[in-house]
Amino acid sequence: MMMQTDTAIQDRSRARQRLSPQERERQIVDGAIAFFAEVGLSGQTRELAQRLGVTQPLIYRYFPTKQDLIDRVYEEVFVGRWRASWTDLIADRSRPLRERLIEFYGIYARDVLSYEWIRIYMFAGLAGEDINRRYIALLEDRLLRPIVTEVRDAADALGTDAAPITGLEIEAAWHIHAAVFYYFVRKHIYRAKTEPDLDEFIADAVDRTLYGAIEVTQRELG
Amino acid sequence: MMMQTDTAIQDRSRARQRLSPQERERQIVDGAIAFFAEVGLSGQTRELAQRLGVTQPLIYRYFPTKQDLIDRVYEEVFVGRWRASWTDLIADRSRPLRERLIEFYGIYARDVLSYEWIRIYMFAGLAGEDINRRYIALLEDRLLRPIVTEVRDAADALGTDAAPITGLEIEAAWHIHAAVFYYFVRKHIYRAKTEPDLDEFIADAVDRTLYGAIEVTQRELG
DNA sequence: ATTGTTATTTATCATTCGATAAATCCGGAG
DNA sequence: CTCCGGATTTATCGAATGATAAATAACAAT
Repeated sequence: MMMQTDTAIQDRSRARQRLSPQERERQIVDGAIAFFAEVGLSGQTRELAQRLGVTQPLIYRYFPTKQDLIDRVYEEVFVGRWRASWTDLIADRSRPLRERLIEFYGIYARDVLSYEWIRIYMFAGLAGEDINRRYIALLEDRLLRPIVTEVRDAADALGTDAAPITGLEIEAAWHIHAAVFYYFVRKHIYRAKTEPDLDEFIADAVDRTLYGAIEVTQRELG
Repeated sequence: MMMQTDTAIQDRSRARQRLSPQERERQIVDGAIAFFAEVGLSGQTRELAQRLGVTQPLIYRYFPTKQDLIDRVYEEVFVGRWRASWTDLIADRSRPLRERLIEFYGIYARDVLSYEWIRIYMFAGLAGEDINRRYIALLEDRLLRPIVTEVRDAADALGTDAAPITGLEIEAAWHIHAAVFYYFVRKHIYRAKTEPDLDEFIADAVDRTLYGAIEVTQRELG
């Protein structure tokens, strides 16, 4: 089977290229995001280096350990992606709730639910990282509860002050979210065929899942 | 850091135990399912052996390679879990569709969406296995299309012969499925808090997601 | 052109990990 | 109780992998 040594694998056609530390670090982080998203966080530093066109020890000049690199990837991918304006968008009663949700999920799908994000997110969850629980807490606070509040309003039901939000109402907001999220799980994790028109899918998904949320709320709290 | 050799790690308090090949194989497979579900398919054979209370080479007497063991795990976990009767249950028009779906997902959640199943399923998906795509094809054929057919009927809409099932209708059936599936993703993969009463959750989830499916179908094909 | 800084590579170490061969010893047959 | 098949362990190999130290060379300053 004759393996070459890892140094021999390096692409010598492109000569040693000396970048500024900032540029090289940026390149390593970006490469690591793409690499780990594809093969998982157990991907090997040698293979990452090969894809970057540099040698493996160079990575260790910029990140003391592999875990430090992974932590940096987490930070780049997950931290600061949520926009505070999204919560305002959900709460903007000058427009129909349906319209707000469709716009929000259109943005969210493109800005957050990327190939890299959803795969690294799932890898992290399976690895037992607490990133996912923290992200869920953030979503519940800034997205799901606001949605429940708006659903109450749309259903002409009691306000969330008069009747506290129930667990099932939060779950109902998760249903809307799950419809969109699961679409990307099928697309980016299972690599299965999905409805090609994203905007049409989102509009339809919001339509169908929002209906039941409002209907059941009306029935129980109207 | 002084590592002991792996042989020294073995638990000697329990003497060498000689089982019949059938028993031992069963034990290894069951242990591998639990082990790989927890740590992923890249989990090490030495650690698996340690959990089983046997030595690592013993595993290789029963499975020539680690991949053979993984394939066996896939087979045990995924093959034959689907019951043909479930498709009949969905199509049984002597009962309200809502009731059928609630019963189905109650069974499906307990029989299929276990800790082991959903984690190994996700690990396999991320690893690029085609198991997931095959399973999705099975679901679409035996669950989603039957559900769409029943939703059409419940909405007094055109039959699936008169008007072929659209991509968005399949997606709508996915919404119902996603609501339940995502609940278990949050529970078993993110290890997040979820609604404690499973039956109540399922009934509510079916209620809310089915509403929109019927409503939109009625509007478009009624 | 020469030199100094330091980004990058070469060479290598210590473990880890899948896998194999040989030794050991449990438990049933006689 | 003795013996034998084979289940199980001991010992070990070779490649892979994270990490480190020393050598090299690209580029800027002079």
